[in-house]
This record gives sequence, structure tokens and C-alpha cells, in this order.
Amino acid sequence: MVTLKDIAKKAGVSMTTVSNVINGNQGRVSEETVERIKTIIRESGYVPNQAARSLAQRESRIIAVIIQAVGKENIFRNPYTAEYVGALTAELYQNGYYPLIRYTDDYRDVEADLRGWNVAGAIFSGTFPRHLKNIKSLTMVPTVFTDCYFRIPGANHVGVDDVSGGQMAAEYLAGMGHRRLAFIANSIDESDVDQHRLEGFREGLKPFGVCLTDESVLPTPATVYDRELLKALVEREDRPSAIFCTADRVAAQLMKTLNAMNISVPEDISVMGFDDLPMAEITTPPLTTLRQDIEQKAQLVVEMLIRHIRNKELPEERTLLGVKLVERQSVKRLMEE
Amino acid sequence: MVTLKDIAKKAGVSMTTVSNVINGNQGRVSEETVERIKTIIRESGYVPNQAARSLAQRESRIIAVIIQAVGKENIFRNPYTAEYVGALTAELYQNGYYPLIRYTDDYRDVEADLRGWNVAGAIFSGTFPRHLKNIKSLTMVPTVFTDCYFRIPGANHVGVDDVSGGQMAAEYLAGMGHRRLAFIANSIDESDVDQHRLEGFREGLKPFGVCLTDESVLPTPATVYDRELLKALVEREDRPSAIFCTADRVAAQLMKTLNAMNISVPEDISVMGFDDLPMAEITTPPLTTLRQDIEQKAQLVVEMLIRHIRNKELPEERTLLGVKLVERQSVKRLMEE
DNA sequence: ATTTAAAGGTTAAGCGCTAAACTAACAGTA
DNA sequence: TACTGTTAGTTTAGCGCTTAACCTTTAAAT
Repeated sequence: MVTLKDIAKKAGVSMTTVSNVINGNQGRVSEETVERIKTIIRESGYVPNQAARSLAQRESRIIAVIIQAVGKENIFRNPYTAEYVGALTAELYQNGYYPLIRYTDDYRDVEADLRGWNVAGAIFSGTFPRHLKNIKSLTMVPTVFTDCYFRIPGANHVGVDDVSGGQMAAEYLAGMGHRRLAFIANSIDESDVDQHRLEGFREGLKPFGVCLTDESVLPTPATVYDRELLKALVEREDRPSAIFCTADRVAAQLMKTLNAMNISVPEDISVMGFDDLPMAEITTPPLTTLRQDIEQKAQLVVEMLIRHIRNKELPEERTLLGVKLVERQSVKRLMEE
Repeated sequence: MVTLKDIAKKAGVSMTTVSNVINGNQGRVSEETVERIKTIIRESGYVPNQAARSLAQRESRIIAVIIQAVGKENIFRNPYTAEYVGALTAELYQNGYYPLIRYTDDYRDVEADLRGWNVAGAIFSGTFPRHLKNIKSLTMVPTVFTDCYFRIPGANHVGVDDVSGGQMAAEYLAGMGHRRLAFIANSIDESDVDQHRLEGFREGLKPFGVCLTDESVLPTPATVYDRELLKALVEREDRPSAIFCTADRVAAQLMKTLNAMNISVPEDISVMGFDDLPMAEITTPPLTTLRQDIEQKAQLVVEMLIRHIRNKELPEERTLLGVKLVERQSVKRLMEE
């Protein structure tokens, strides 16, 4: 195994000089020496030892990616999480960082990981507000929270504009003539993202004089998996003509169950989703949904994080990305009555 | 930041003793001392520094998870990869290891990562045989290859029984009366998994006196995305009555495109997939497919890897897992003519 | 009474790298 | 001439942990 020491010996210089070449410390080494050392490194197949580097610098090239787990479900069975983490991974590698992917339900061991690995920074995804107190101590390194709204002093934030997303859904559905609406959340008691989407949805309905009743706001997707529960929703007196789900996955499952109950989408009931994942195109009918640009979000998150790693004095930042309506065939235009 | 030295001082013992307690070196420390030190560790919130540990041991607690990338596509947009890596991640954490998730198209920088991080082992997924020569040097640590068939001396292997999977598909479709069949691969020129599925498919058709023509074996999913190409397949003289795809994702896309062309599944054409991912349930019609147990596979892979990390002298192992037919509604029974 | 072994430690070297502090040679300048 | 600054390095002291080798004390075996 070839080390920095070996390179230094072969080049007839000190280890510091080699280190400076590797880390691109300009002005400390002559052009000529740089070239000579680089050649030797290349020819000998030298690879710096990350552990030694982390130890000496008190900071590794690792970024913790911390994902809110929900129960025992495989984290990447949620296609949004999968796609987002895939994009983050690519973005991190492109910037010379390594992702440490960590999922957690209770944030108990997360601090130990962050400290143990001397991570350079952390990205949180979808963290539930109720864990806030366990998380505060986790922001000892530059941090970007995503897909959550609570504020931690010094922590940065990237999200999508969920309020206006909800509003767009409301305006679109109401604009198509729908007046009896329902809202199915992913996990509204836990996720403040869902709460913002609902807020926007209600806001958007107001100009149309439409109010959501309490029974029309379902806090979890349990209903879409259970025919009895779903029956209760769609066979009521004031049954909804359109249902807005805060995730494509929930919308897809809803359409599946409705279909199994011989309720046609969009003929009998219209359905809208959120995210515009690839699955939205293969459902029957293709799903009308609100698109968020996951690649763009990942890029923004990584850029922001690296900026804050390089300059620890930077004031905290908050950014919301827009969403776009993608019209497919799961919403029907109602005739004026 | 509290270090092992601090703990030693507080406990009035040497660093070695604390280290022995942490690493569970039995017989070197008295029960009493163990308890005392453990208490101090707990109360002080001490977390061992992984970099220092890796450096001293010349081996980290990191396992490289190396995924075959296909073009520039987000690796986790492939739901199989997502689910598999999610399961591996969970399994690794449960065993005290950390996954380093790496995707690559050309395996160029992979060796540098393995060496740089002193990984304890590596798991490869879906590696294309043409990269074999670049990969040989990567097996300097205990390694498990998954979803590929080529042999590298000393490397372990876990996969699903693709030949019998293909055979089961053939027997099922033929048993349902289908005689004109087509096969759509994920990437048959690259993946030896696809080749085995095709081999099994052909083998399974033999007893029925059915042969696949060259035009009925499509090497990539390009056809399922392109209406013109698909038209050429399904409007031929000997057009297939059933199509077997080597991935659910391809099958789902195929059904979508057929649907858009007003060709009904399974009335006009039957479709089968492979994997049984969650998406197989939400397609219309629900997809008949071959189930592989991804959680079980991940568990087996991690167990095998850890066994080989603990005992480097172990002879190489190879295991194939079975698949199971999951009958849904995408295959129609043909009347005998 | 002497030897041996086990139990329960300690000491010290070193893993591979970085970074602060230092040095030597030289050029420009007041 | 003496001073200052720049360039291109070197020296040295760690970072936090593990591990091989060594050292006592006590108890059992001869």
C-alpha cells in the first residue's frame, strides 16, 4: 500500500509539499514540482487515506443524509425518497463529497453517527416536527433541512412552495367545476409539509365559496388501502367529486382501490396527486399532479450546504421552489348544473 | 469533544483498558471495571472517532455498495435498485456497518474509493460482464456480487434463479395457451441476468414445441417507449399473444403504451413482468409477475459478507434464491383452437 | 517452598495525514 | 548596505485510536 510518505521519498520532497499538491494549496509549490509530484502520484496509483485525512483535519468528506423513517417500511419503497436521495447522491459525488445515508424513526443514534464520522455537513429530509428537540443538538455542523418547515436557528432550509401547491390544486379542481372535495394526507399529524398543502388547498377554495368539512380531510392514507373506509368516504350524502392526495403514491393507490370497487376515475371521481414521479404516467388514467423538480432541489441543497461548509459565518438561508401543474387525465371537467 | 483519553483519565485507567471495554475484548478487564467504564462513557456522551479507529485498524466499518449505473439516469428511478439498496442499508446498519453508496458506469474511480476509505467489504449490484477486467482489482476486500453471473476467483455471489424464473414464465404462458411469444429484456447485451432469463424462457417453451424467433427477442426496452417500434412488433403477421418482460418497470411501461394504442391488456395481448415490486399492484390490469424476495436477498448478502469479513480464509460461496409466480390479471387464458 | 499460569492491567509505538511555525534563498527597494 | 517581502520549501507536533509487548499480583499446582 503506497502512502504519502512513499510519494514524498520518491519525489525527494517533504510530506507537506506532497500534501500541498494534493490539496491544491497554490503558491506554496512551484509549477515544476507540482507536475513532477502529480506524475509520481499517477504512476504509483496512490490514493489518499480518508481516515487519516479526516483525523488530521477534524472533518471528513462525508455528508450525512438523514431520512425520516415511517415505521419499518423500506425507506426507498417511497418513490419520492428514492428519487430524491438518488439525486442528492449524484450531486454530492460530483462535488467530491460522500453521502452517509441514514434513516431513523427516533433520531436517537443520529448524533453519535454525526460525531463519530466527523461529517462535514448534514441534509435532513422530511423530519417530523415532534422530533425537533432531539434534533437541535444535531446542527453542530452545517445543515440543510428539506421538506419540513420548523425553524432551528442557524439551520438552512430548502423546500417546495407547498402552500401555493395546495392552492393550485384547489384552483384547478374548482376551476374544473368541482365543489365537493376531499383531501388525503400522507401523514398530516406528523408532517408540517402536509399541513401547508392543506392550508393552501383551503385558501385556494375560499374564492369559490367552498369549505372542506372535517370528514373530508383524511390525516393518513389508511383510507386508500381499505375498501370499507373508502366506501364510507365515497358513498356519503355529500360524497366528493374530486380528491386531492398529497403524494402520487397515495393517489395511485386510491385509483387502484376505487377501480377495484368499480368506481371509475375520472368519470365518477377525479383524483389529483403531488410530486409528478414516473409512476404518475403509468397509472390508469394517467395522473394529473403537481410537479416538483427533484433534481433541481437536490442541486440547490448541495450547493447551499457546500457554501455553508466553506464559509461557516454565512447567515442562514431559506428557499422555496415552485411547483407546476401537470395536467393528465385523472380529473374530469364537470358541467355547470 | 470528549475522547477516549478523557474517559481513561476519568476512570483512572489506561486508554488500552477503555479500548478493550469498547471493543468487547473479553477476559482482559474485570467485570467491575467494565461496568464503571461503561457508566462513564454513557454519562459523558462519548462517541468513538471512526476515522481514528479506521486508521489504527487499517479497516473501517464501511461497506461499499456499488451499483451499475445505466447512462445518466437517477439510479433510484429504477424501483428495483431503490428497494434493494434500501434493504441493504437497513441490514448493514443492523449489523453495525455503514453503507457507502456508489454508482458507476465505468468503474474507473471505484478502486480509489475502496482503497481511500479502507472499506471492510463491498457489495456489487447488477455489474455488467464487460466491466469484468476493471473489477478484478476491486476484490481486494471481501466481496459479494449480486445480480450477475460471471465468476471472479475468491468473490462470493448471491442471485435469484433467473433460469428457472424464465422457465416458470414460459410454462405459465404456454400453459395458458399462448404460442406466439415475445421477450423484452432490460439490457440483454449487457446483463447476463437477462441472458439467463431468456435461456430459461426458451428452455421452458421447448416442451410445448414453441420457438422464439429472433424478431421476438428485443434486447432493450426501447420498444416499449416508442409507439412506432411497438406497432412493428404487435402488428406483424405472427404477432405475439403474450410478452414477457424481464422487469416490472418495463412491463408497466409496455402496458401503458399498448393502452395508448388502444390495444387492451390482457384481451389483445398478455403481459408478464419480473420482480413483483409494489408498482405491479397499481397497474391496470394488475401485473402477473415473478416475485423475488428482496429483503431476504439483502439479508443473505449482508450475512454472507460479514461472515467473510470475520473469517478471511472462508472459501467462496454462491447462492441462488428461488422466485415465485404471482398471478394477477395481465395474462389471459386462450381457448384451445 | 517454589514454580506456573491466569487475571487484570500498563506502556509505548504507530496508523497516514495536516498545519502551524519555521527557514533559506533571492529580488527589490529606501 | 540593510531591510522587507516573496517564493518554495522543511520541521515538528499532533489528530484519536489500536495493539503488541511487557508488568504485577494472586491463586493453584507441584
